[in-house]
Amino acid sequence: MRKYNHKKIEEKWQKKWEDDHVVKIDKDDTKKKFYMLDMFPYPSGEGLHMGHTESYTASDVFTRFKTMQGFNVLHPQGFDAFGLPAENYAIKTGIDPKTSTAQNISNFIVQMKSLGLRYDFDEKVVTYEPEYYKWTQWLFGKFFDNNLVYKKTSKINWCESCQTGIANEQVIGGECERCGTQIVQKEIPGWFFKITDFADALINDLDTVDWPEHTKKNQRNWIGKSEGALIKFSISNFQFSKEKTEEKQIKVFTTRPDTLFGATYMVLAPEHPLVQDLVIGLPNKVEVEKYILDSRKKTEMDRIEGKEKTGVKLEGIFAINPAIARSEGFRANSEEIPIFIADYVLSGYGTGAIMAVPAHDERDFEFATKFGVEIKEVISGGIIKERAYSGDGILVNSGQFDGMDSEEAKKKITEFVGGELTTNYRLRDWSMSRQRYWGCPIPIVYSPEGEAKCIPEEHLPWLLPTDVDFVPSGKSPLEKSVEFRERTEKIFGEGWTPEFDTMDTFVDSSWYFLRYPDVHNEKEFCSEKRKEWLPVDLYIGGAEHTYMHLLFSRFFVKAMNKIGLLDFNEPFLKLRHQGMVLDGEGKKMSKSKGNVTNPDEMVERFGADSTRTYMLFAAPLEDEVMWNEDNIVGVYRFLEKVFYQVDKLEKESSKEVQNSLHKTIRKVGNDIDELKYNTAVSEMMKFMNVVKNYQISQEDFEKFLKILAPFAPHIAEEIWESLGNKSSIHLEKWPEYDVKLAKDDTYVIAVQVNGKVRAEIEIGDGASEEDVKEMVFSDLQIKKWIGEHEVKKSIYIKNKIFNIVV
RNA sequence: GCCUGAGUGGCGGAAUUGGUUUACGCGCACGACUCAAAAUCGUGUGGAGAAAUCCAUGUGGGUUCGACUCCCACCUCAGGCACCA
Repeated sequence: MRKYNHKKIEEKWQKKWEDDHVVKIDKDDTKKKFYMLDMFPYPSGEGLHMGHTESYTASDVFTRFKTMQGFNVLHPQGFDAFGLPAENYAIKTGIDPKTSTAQNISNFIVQMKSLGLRYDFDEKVVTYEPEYYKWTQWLFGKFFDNNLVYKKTSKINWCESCQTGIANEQVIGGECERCGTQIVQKEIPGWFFKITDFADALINDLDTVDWPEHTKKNQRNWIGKSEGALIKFSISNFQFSKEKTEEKQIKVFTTRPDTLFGATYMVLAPEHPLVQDLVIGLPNKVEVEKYILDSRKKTEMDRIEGKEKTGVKLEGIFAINPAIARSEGFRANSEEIPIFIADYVLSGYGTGAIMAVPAHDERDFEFATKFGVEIKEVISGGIIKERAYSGDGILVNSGQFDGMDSEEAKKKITEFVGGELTTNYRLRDWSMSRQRYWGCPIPIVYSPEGEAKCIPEEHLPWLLPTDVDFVPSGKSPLEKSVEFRERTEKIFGEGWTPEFDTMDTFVDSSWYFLRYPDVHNEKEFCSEKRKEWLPVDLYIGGAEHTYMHLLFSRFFVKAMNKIGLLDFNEPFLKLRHQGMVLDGEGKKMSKSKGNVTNPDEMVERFGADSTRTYMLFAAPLEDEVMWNEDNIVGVYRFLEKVFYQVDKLEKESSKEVQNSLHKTIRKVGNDIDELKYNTAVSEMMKFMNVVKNYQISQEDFEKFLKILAPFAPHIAEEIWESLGNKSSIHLEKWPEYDVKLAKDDTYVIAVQVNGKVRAEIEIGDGASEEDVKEMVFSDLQIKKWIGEHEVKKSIYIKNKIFNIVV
């Protein structure tokens, strides 16, 4: 008897498939198309991790299944190859990011192949290759021409020493992760995509795609559409500023104009432009300025997490509550309310200023309690002493609006004070400039007068210069390139300078899926003919990309549609997430914890087939998987049983095996379609448990091998060959199941009395309700349970349950 | 603080979407094979109880002939975040 040597088998077939070009597809074939897409990985130095392994296996199984069903399946892979880690690595080691990244990519490819993932790497997309980023730049140009990109300054976390903006994630205890310098908030100029232009479409079109409901919900919340009003508050006693004596106003956005009479103070964000004016001559000027300075050191996350509300009052000046000012019957000067500066108000949302209604907003309530500001109830519903009432209700203490309901009052009060009803979005425009080296150069040059000009197509790709020094030295890396400056002057003339920022890597990944159908096209990002592959039919990837990548990609497609480059509105028709892969104790795998499992090691020990199959068996795709190495042996044993079954084939299959086989074919097909791989695998295990006890023919066994093949492609191929088949099992058609054979002759049904199971009886297929009833009522157990009671009612669910109510 | 999920045996999980809770796998126990061990194969395996039976899907209510599934309130855990006014 031959032994199941997974290593030998897998190496043999991986080589053979490649030599025979089994991985190649004809992109111009006229068969029905199916575009299956994975989120392409960032090629990190650590190699493929278990999360990749799970989602890529899931899509590989789906691809193989769809192919067997007769579809022409495009299932490409590529690399999101620009990014910070490579640059940080370069700073540390002096190794050029391109060299290290290319190295990582080849390692990833080896790993993917060893898992038996069927990708055609001649058709890959690599975002740092000029052949690719030429089109990233070209698209930027199109967006520029169509007014979808603009330049402005914005406040970001800034490291003075690295001369770069950094993400919250890279701020460790207020300091730069790289160099330990204190991070400050700084206004710097940068390029923005007008994603907010599409806010409504980004919400509405979610109704047209098959995505997990929670993902849609999250995106809607992220975009955060809210209806409200813009209301102006005047400032009184504003005599401190000598020159600017004209009337000052503070504009606020509120979703609750109905609570205007309850606004007992105002808050400005520390960055609010008016603050600079107001602070002049203030009695507590020093205190206020110190507060503003302190808040500049806080990252946005610090401001979110700050448990205790902080703030400072602008002594001696007041805002006028316009509603009270215009109403009769309020006590003198009650329209004057204090103004605070507090960092719980963000400059980026609304107008950067709020009217605070402590009686009806939790955060305002907390602040007012701490600073001793008046809390005035204007919506009945009752303030409970410890918290605000933030629901709608009937107005009180609101002059002539008393008795009105919130809904109506929102409009009426806004009108009354001359405000303006508007819609506000939480979503901000997409800041895409990065002061980094290892990214796609922004194809912009500046005239000697400082005017921005987009680089014409003939000069694309606008190459990333190579004569740079990565070590931070108070200058952004691209500024150090002599070639870059010379190139610019040579083409555009003396005094012209290039844009030194590169693009956010999310730009690269916002359109990569549009390139796969036509990766070698030098004339267009994708030909009209190849666009027939688009949009993506099924996209599998982590839920962590809900807000950025998935939203940005949707924006790109909508913008390109508007420009006329695409004729569809949504990039991904169907989306599913894979869960996180945790260690055996349910903890997140991380390098620092030292609990990272490497797929290579699993492949070495148990083989790709077992690793793949177990990965999918361990938990539903969308759930977290606890990677418990003790459990993989179950799958290994199962595959071994299949392997050794070859020696036990008979002329005919028994009835039991036939019945089980056809049920299994049906169930596995349905499960793959719904990406319920865990139950598909268990169904195949059940089948082998039946085979163990009954006889199976070669013909039936081969059918089983075909449904196993997408999961465990190597062992299936090996057995298939050993049975005398000459061509690959992966070119076979998916087997059909026979409805008659899949049907059961008898069913065991539960008999309940008052909903509790008291007996089981076996009935023949097709037994009528009358037959069943007769059997039930003649059952001794049941008779006992009914006893002297009167039978009030009985319920029969066909082939499942008979319930007697007494 | 806000948003989104998830709580079922010793463990990973299943449950035809309102119809027999614990499929499949791991582990464990016993048995067979073996000088022995490993591997393999059988049998058993939610808890309590001698049994009849009772109790079990995070907790407490509710709807229903019947609830892991639907509704309300709460608890715990995980993930995400840009305090969204």
